[in-house]
Amino acid sequence: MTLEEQLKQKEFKTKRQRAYLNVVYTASVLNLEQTRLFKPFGLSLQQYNVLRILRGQNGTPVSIGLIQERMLDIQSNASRLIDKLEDKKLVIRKVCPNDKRQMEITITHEGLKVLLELDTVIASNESNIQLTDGEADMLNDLLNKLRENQKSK
Amino acid sequence: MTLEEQLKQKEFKTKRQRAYLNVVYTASVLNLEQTRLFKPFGLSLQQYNVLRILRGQNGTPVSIGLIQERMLDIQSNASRLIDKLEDKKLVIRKVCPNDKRQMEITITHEGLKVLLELDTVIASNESNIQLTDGEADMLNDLLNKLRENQKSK
DNA sequence: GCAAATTATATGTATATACATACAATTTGC
DNA sequence: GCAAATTGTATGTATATACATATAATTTGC
Repeated sequence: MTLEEQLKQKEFKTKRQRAYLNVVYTASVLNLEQTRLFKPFGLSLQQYNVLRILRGQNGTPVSIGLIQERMLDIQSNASRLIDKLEDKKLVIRKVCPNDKRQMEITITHEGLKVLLELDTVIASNESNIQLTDGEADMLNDLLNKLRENQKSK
Repeated sequence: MTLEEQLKQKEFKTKRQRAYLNVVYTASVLNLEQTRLFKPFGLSLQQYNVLRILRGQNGTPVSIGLIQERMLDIQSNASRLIDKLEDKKLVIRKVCPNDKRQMEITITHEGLKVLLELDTVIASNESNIQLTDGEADMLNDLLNKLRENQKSK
């Protein structure tokens, strides 16, 4: 479905506006899709992202701040996400002995197990993307350019 | 800032994965930017979108369902958005006499006034986008292609 | 013409973001 | 070495999404 069909709109004021709205719309489609993918595993998209970041550390504990920094979503609230993951026993939260303000978060064996299950599901979903390598590169470059000179944080 | 810098990640498994994440990330940047733009006017991004849809009807009342259909965000909750706009006296909600299940939503004079103020702000923001018409078209096509064969709604 | 199905909207719950603020622990500037 | 500033995390509030369910009004099938 094209953007015009979805929005039931005949035309846009500018081509840039159409591209802009298409980015936002496409992201919401992709997000919804991923959310549904994760649902059977009892994980939200953001909870999954946190687990991925933790796995990437290979056992080294990670602070809340570092998780926050690496989240795709700007200004998400890592503290509360960790709460949920802790409830599910997928991560462990310990006060850092060197700096009692900091928390040391590590992924549990159980957390790694869930991630492993999800890897396959995600990979098969991503293989549905119809872009060639060249197209993917081009899309990537255009998005980087779109963000240029935008004054957001 | 490139996606790699933002995510502090050296490489992605596939170019498609990088493009995919870049769409999601870019959209969150754009959304945040717009949200901040609207904040001084006491409107959220979604509330603004609803007002835009209503203005597009040139005074013809619109049902909740039609608003829902036209929202960029799939499965958003138009009913509650209208609540907020009604509280602010920017829209009027009346029961449709022909079909008492339906609501007839119209934008108020005050609502139109707020939109008018916002038009300038939005236009100036969109003029910061660094894409040429050709690039915008290409981006649009690539996004449409990315969504193809995705099984979401 | 009435029961059953459908439609339009509303509402409850869980999750998440954005922002402001709070608060304790640590670092700094003198 | 102590007050002031900064840092790391938590929490409160408003907004929004996603989903399930509820309810009233309308349409349909017989």
